[in-house]
Amino acid sequence: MSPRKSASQELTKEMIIKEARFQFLEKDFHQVSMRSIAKNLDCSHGALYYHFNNKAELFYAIIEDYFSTLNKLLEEVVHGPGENHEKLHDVFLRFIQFGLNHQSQYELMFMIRNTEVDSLSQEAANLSYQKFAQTVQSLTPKDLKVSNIYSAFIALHGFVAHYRKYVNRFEEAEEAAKLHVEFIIHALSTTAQL
Amino acid sequence: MSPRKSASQELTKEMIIKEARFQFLEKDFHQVSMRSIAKNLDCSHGALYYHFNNKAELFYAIIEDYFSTLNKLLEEVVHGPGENHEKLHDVFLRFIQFGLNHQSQYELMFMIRNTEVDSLSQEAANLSYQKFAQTVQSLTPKDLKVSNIYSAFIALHGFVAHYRKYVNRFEEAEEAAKLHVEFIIHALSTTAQL
DNA sequence: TGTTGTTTTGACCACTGGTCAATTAAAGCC
DNA sequence: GGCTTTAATTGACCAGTGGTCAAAACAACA
Repeated sequence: MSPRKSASQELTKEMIIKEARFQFLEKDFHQVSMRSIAKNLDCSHGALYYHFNNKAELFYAIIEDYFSTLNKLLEEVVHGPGENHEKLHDVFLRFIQFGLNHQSQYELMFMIRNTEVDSLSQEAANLSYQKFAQTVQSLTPKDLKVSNIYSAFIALHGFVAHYRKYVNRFEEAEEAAKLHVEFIIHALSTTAQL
Repeated sequence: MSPRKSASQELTKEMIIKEARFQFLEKDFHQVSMRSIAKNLDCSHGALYYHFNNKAELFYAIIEDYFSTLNKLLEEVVHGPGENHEKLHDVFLRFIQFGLNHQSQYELMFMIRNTEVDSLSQEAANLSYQKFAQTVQSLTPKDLKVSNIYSAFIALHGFVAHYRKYVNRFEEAEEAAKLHVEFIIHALSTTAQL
């Protein structure tokens, strides 16, 4: 009966992303549907497919931002005040904090497998890891083995992947997080130099 | 037209589990549908709901076995030959091996969140972790901090959760796994006693 | 005014988990 | 044997999903 909105209420990529991001705060990838997004934007779900080829593409657009948010977070710590040892502690803790306070985003960034989301997302994740690795090395006096930095990353990832089942916000797991970070840093700081 | 099968081809819980487990080898929880299971069993998908209240219940029935499989695996190592230090190494490696060679099972056992699968599964996971913790302590000369054992577990979990994105079988990640296990054991063996 | 291009609609597809009245086989009983 | 009860199965149905696409309606420009 009434295809096409009047100019004043035309759909934009930004509007869609905004709404998707909003719903994404409370639900995860599988729970946020194209239809629910369309509903809140007062348009048909078909219209979304004019702006994005598929759901994964839409959500990747969101995720991109989050990678740079994470990267900025790490950089902030590095260039901030304090001793290197404490900064390292902080970097680890903030990574966990990010993961637990942006669970559905973290899921898409680091947990969803190849096929489900773009391979672009994979690349972004790799870049993000490299950033992490550089950061860790730059905050450590010794030359760390690459494999040990990787292990540290994986151990952090494990914390997020595990606690997201039980906890909704970082604060609820803060004590455990500190202990875990302590554990990782201890491991790093006592491993043999390259 | 023809409700109820003749006795020879009546459905049993076991048949359903068998088929589900079979499909579960190649696909994950979200990809294996009640209908695809029913199709291969030559019955309607409605019939499955006579034997299981819902999909989660069916898959929990599968997962139960896998928890005991994992537990047995760990026990085997403990009661097997060799030095404690090597056994510990082996336990860690086997945990990873289990995770990467039974990915969809592992997902259900340790990664899917509260609401999606039964809370029964949560309990089973906790029990499994306790078993793990006991095992680790029994293979270690020192009194380990509880939090450190937990960190070790989380670090292992992180490895599985991470590599499952890139790898289909343990063998493809074996070298990396060994390095990671080395890292964890180093951390454990140099932490302060309680 | 007409024509061209862009955006939106809504019907449609094939799928999902789940429900349930109706039907039929088997089992128990006389 | 028949007669009744009970257990299992069907298939239509529901509400939902991601995705497609011809048709319609608006915008912009000639």
